[in-house]
Amino acid sequence: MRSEDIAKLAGVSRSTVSRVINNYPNVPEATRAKVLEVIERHHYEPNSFARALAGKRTDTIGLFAISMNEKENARRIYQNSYFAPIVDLVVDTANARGFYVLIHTVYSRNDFQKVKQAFQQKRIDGGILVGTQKDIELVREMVGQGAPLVLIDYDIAEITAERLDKHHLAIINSNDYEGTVEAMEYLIGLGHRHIGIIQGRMNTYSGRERYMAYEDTLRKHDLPIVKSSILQGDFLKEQAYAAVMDLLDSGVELPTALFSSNDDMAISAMEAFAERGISVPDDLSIIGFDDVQLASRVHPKLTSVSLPIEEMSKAAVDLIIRICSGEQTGFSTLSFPTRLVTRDSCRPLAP
Amino acid sequence: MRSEDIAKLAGVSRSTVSRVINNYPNVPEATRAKVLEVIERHHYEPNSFARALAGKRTDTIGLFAISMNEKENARRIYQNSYFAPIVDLVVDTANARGFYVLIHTVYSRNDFQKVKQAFQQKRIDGGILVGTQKDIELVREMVGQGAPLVLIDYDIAEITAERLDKHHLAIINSNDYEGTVEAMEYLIGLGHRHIGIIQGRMNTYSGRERYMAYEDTLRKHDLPIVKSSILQGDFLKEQAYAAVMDLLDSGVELPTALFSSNDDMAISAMEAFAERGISVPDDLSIIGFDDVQLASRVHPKLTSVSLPIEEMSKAAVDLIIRICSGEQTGFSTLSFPTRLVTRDSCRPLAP
DNA sequence: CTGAAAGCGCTTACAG
DNA sequence: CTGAAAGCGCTTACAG
Repeated sequence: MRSEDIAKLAGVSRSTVSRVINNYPNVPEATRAKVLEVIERHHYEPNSFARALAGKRTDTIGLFAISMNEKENARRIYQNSYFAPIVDLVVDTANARGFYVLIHTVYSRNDFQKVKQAFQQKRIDGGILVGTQKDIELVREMVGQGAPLVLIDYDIAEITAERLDKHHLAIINSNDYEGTVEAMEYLIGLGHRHIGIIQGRMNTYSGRERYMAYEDTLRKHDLPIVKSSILQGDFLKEQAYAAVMDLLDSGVELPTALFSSNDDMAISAMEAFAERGISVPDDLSIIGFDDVQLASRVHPKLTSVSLPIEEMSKAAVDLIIRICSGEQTGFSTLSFPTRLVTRDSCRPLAP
Repeated sequence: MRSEDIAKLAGVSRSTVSRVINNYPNVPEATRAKVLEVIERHHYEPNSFARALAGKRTDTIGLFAISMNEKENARRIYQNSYFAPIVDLVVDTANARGFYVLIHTVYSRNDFQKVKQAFQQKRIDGGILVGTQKDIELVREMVGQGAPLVLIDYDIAEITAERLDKHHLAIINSNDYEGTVEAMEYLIGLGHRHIGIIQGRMNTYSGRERYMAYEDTLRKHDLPIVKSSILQGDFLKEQAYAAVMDLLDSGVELPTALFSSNDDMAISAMEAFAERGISVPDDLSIIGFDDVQLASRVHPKLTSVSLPIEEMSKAAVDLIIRICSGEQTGFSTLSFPTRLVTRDSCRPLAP
């Protein structure tokens, strides 16, 4: 069933059918009703490809999770506690707005080509890029090609460094720096002076922000930055676990508190400590970041910095839709506040 | 840049360009090389819509999670411990095979229309339907329309009941019945005689299978089916939690062991018991189903029936791709074995 | 207000 | 082996 068939049945031309489908104003109510009735009766659906070919939007947005160089573990992305809720919310929000979402994961440069192709082949109107790790050049290249894009967790300065036409672009972040400061101040307020960190991936915006805030807050209070208490976790549980074990094996003095750049690592660290008979929070306080679902279900319940993932994801969808429709023009930036959620994994330093 | 531009630059016609793009045999190597070189040099990508319009495949598959009548909680699907790994694996596998995946969640009949439209509008070559709850009529309707489809967790009998042309169809299941029997036998082997159940959603294939196996195994051993120990959980944590609390409040005799139709509910139940000072496994043994990530991280670690989600998801992708390409014709069915993973939440009944 | 026609960018018989 | 032409199913100036 094509628009031509509908036209015949309704006694009008394809042009008119198209006009009612696209809700053009210059169609008399009677004509519109007749056409609509025929469409309804035959469950007619315009072919989306033909529409797109003729210049209409595709009504689908892309969602791309960037996680380059980690081919080893293929199931990490969607079970990644940070990313899973984002796909959840993005899909739901987009669906509710009448959009489909096209998903592709990016583990390699080759996968990245598929993302660019999705744009070049006009499969999507616009895309959302979530960077758990990324190659900034590739992103710049896409921006340069004028692809409507919303970036989550990207460094604004890095993107804007180059002279690019950025009117199709928006960046969404959380205030990770401030969130980390709040977490650190909380720990310091509890009397801790030797505070360690499990670092995130430093080629990531949030990884860097969280680390900088950690150092800055320590400095501000004239507290020591102890090299042996800076653990490399790369945002990965396994790596955090190993780093904690190494720390314990090394025999150096332990910090009394640990700031972890995300919850996944914090939770692994707690498991490592538990295995070695070190009690959290009695022997050591620990604080996470992201406030993932699991945080409140582990024992002890993890104190964490909560991200407004829901608002961020919805904002991403709304932004990309508005950019695609032309309602939103000009580069824009949105930053969301974090919130410290106090639970059971921290306690005042015993005198 | 269109195929015509490439044609000009390569000194051939669009037909020939198309032939090399589609890897037709009747193109001399020299011509092919020349065209390919031009394509390469200009990063040309054929417009996917034009290709699709002209009769080619779209190289995208749909992934649809059916969860009707639960509009209340919009973030349930992708954080659903059962569904999250499926989207994970499906996306990864499809991407690796060169396919995009289009995702849509189905909460309402209206959403279901979008799924049908995705087929009618030719947005996808075929689709995978994962039913956590479903309306069988709608599925039958789609099958009737000849949509290439792989169904996960559907009752074969229900689908095949009607005289449908099913050559575009495949169904993938796990052996939930056998898995439940194994779990129940394990509990019985530990000496338990009063065994309760937290039921899943009974309009779901796996919900029914798991319940039937529960009853059948009890009967087989001449053990009592105690009405008050049959809790309605509907696969939802909140509901399971409430059901356990009601059970405790009612003051009736507690079972000594509980089979939970999924892990999410088992874990909530453990939380409820913990709050009331009932120790798992000392006072009560509990066993789950699905073996989700969380199962091994809660305390005590949950004994559970593991599903080969990875194999199932990969098989679903491979099947749908083969159905779309015409390699696989005729209705097919795949059933995957489960495996009991023994951990710390069950113990022998004290004499 | 509305239809005929051109165009979107491909593929595929068809003819040579 | 290869090109001209028709066709896929829409939309949108254009003319009336």
